Amino acid sequence: MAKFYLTTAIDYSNGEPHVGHTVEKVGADVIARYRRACGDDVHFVIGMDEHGQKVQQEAARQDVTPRDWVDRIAAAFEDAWARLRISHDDFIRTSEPRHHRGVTALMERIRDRGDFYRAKYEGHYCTGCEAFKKEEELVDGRCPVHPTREIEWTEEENWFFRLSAYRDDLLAHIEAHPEFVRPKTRRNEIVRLLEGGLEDISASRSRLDWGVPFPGEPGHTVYVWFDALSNYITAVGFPDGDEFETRWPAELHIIGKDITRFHCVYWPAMLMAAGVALPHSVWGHGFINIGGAKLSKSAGTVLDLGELIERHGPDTLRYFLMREVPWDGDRDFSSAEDFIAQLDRRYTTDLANDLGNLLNRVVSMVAKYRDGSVPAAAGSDGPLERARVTTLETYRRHMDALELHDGLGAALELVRTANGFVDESRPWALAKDERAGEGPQALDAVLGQLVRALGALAALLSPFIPGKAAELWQVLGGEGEPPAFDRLEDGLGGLAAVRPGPVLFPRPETE
RNA sequence: UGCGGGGUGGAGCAGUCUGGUAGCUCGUCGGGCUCAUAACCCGAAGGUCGCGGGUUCGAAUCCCGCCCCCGCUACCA
Repeated sequence: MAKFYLTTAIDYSNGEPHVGHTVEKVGADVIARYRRACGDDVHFVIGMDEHGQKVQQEAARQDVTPRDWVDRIAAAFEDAWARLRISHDDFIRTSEPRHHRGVTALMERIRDRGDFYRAKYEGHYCTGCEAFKKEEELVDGRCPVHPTREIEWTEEENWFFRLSAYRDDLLAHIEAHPEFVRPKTRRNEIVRLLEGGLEDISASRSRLDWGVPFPGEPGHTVYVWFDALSNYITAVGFPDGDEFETRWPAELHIIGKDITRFHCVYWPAMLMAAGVALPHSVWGHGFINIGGAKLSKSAGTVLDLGELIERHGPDTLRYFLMREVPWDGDRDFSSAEDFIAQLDRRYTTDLANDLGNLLNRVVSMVAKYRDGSVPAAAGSDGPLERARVTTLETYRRHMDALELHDGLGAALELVRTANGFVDESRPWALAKDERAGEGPQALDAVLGQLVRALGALAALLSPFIPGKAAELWQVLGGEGEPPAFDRLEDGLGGLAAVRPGPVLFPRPETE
């Protein structure tokens, strides 16, 4: 059984979860569920990034302690993930003792190997951004983002990390392991960045106390990226847990494309500096845009996550995000209203009209013409059977390559093929022929193929819409969850009598 | 400024690497079917493939130039 340690970026605790956060978690969950169906030993970790000044400030604004604030936000995220059926095995929070312990150990290890040094950092500091600004970034001597605030000339002595020393090793690593940064366009960006040369980065902060204390340097905390990125190893017990030995290195980090730099440059350099193995691969996914821009506050209020989940159920939102947003790129919706219109459209056309109706018509026919069950292997050499086998291959090829939207597309194509097959083979006419004295083989073959195609669809769709896929499987006469891929044929052969029930995806008008 | 991505029928996209009748989903219109959630199936209309030049028998696809949109350009995460 191949191990598969999978992570997502940990979400920053400066606000409530919104639909932008969900693409990444749902996509990662699809991968986790798919790998489990392939028989892998999956360990799936998500979590929260809870340190940093923004968190401290937001807590102060709400007149609560940082601890109370992050607890509240973490609960909101965990609730959202539960409602979306995210199947993570662990939820790491950077304010946890296990994380502090691991970060401390990592920093000590890098320090002992000699890649930290003290240096003075000085420049124009914007208290709004909590960041140093370059001279040329300022407008009229002020930060363009926070023009009402004074810019302060500030100097502080910090610990720095010798990132620049790792440029050649990083380039060599990416060269030797092209799958380290995916998709390809992200890799090109990182290679260009590396070719342009690296500057050293801060490893500590002296003006912030909501964080992990920097070892041996009272008053300093660990710079947030060293803190945040470490979650991937502290979640599996770094430095000394047994789990660390068996789980690490991770197979796959799923992240937003905006933070590939941190995951494909800083993170591997940190690990190299500490003498820890590098993760196998990083995947930078794209984003939902509204009107050509990132999700804004106003769009966020229209696209309330809770309402989106409720609208047609969690599986439908999962389906929509995976179908509509390419896993390797962006998807632009012209407005928040358009987003909802497209969600409704996908629900009605793909799930209700195509898949739900297919199931309904097949189950009705099996019940009506065959009293609920068809002979196990009927029609095993038919055209739909061949389409089913081809679909499974196409699906797995795409899923293995993390082309999730294409994997899903392959499944939906089988739905359309099956609907066409019904019309072409005219089972209602075959039933009439039987009443006129023909043998049962022809109709058995048609219905058998349809039942098995739907059973296969339950398995293929299970990573995307786990709840509805299980219902689908059970309506077809299966028990429990759809089978894993290596047991799919047996599972399909063992389908007993159909169990007609309420429609799987009711059309909104008839709800 | 530099780097990267994009500009294809009403909408959203694929095709560009490996030139050769422009494809898919949705929408619109027409037809078919009756097993089904007024669902399903078939067909049709609709495109100067951002603009200009070039290479070629032939370019959305290759080369040169230009225009527009988006992201990144390094310590917010």
